[in-house]
Amino acid sequence: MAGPRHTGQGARADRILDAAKDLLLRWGYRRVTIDEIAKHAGVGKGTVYLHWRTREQLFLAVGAREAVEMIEAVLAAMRADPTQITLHRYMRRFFVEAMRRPVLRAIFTRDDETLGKFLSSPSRRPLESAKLVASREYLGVLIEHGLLRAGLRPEDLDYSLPTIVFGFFAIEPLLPPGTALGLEDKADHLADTLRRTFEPAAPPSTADLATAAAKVIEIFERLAREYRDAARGITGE
Amino acid sequence: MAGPRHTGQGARADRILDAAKDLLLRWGYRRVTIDEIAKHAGVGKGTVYLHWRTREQLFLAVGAREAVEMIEAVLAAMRADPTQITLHRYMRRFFVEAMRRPVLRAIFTRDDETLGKFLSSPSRRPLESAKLVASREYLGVLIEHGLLRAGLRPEDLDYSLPTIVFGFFAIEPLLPPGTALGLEDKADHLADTLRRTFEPAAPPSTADLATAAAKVIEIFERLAREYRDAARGITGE
DNA sequence: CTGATGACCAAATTAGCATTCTGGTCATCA
DNA sequence: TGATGACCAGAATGCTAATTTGGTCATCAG
Repeated sequence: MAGPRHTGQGARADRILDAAKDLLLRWGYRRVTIDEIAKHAGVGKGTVYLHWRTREQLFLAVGAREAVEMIEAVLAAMRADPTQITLHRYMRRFFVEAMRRPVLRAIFTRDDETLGKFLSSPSRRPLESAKLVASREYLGVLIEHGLLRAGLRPEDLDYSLPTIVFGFFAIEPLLPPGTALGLEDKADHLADTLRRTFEPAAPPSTADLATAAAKVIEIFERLAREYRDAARGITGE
Repeated sequence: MAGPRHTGQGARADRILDAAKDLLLRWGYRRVTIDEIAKHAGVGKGTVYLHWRTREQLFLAVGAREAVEMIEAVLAAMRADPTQITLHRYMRRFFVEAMRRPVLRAIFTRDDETLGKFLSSPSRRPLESAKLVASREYLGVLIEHGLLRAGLRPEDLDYSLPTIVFGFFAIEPLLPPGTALGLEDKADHLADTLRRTFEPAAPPSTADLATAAAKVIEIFERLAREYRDAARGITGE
């Protein structure tokens, strides 16, 4: 349904989000004021508060909107090629897509310079990486179809999986500047680690992949909808 | 040689380090003054500067001394049981021993509250985690004796290995308070990840282990000496 | 003579206060 | 009826004076 919004309430919300995102990346969370956002979006300050209850909620929406973009990219890949649903391929793409989007990269790499105290704000909970990294349902489907090592339960991944993935994001700001390793190389290393640590030695059967893919895609579509709602803010109804 | 020092220059240096460590953990890097350290160590302020050139060097020595303790613990384990030299067992113990020592834990978990800007000080280079996590020589010995997957070269681990290990340390402050997982459990997960990612499926032969152990132990003994020197500060000779 | 000391100094940090700025509200208006 | 910007309280900032602290070195005890 929704699609890109060119007119009406939604379009205005998008313009505000565009302005907020632009200023966020140029000036950093701390320096961006609601006044400035309103000015850049061509609306009055009060109008911003017709869409989001607080400044924090607004920036939350900025992140959520970029998260939706990322999930859509992941979904597109999964629809085109069911092998993309395996854990290591999913997280590989997750890593690449997140790192390519400046707001998400700032969030995942914990870029204190541009995000400041937004990083530790409590209402960020819903955007929490855990949710994206390891939806229990997704992992359940993988297990059900033999796409994870025998004996693994979703809970078993609660600690290891996010910790490993977190490491690959969080190391970024600490990497020496002249690193030859490109984004795709890093993603390969992450994928390799996850495959060897959590997946079975034998490659999955095509049949297993096909049925699992349908379920996985549905799960991520639901996740995309949740994030879309989070980005929308206060709606008129 | 050296051993515990009960009298003389060394003993005084130790007393100063004890005081510095104690205050560091109680008050945090920022609040600890040289005056206070001297007072607690029962010496004059000038005396502190007979042992270390700057305040930073002194705290560096505090860290180095704890690093020596840790390496000694690792070495003791390796001497008692050669299987402890394998990558996953080494890093498992490394993780546990580092996390149990408050100063090292603060360094590795990047505890900004107690370490403040000490974390990003440039002269911390020698204590850099990379040095400890992945001595090239150590990895070379592992490869030479078939203790790592075929085809791996030391450089191949330059990115992945520190990144994975870093993740397990750096995630600590972000873990929800009521986590049931104990230190040993976390260490198990780390070890499992490293074993599956970097080590061969077949367990190593006892002969390989024995000869490799001798070399590995020598490498870590040298590392221990380096850190001991770093902890010593200015010596009279 | 030797090695330890603490008074001393410049530079950095903090405290206190006046001023400005900004998130959020709401009476007013198109 | 939906949008706006003047308005307000509290937070952030700038500024200056006063204090603290890393590091030195003339002095002194043994």
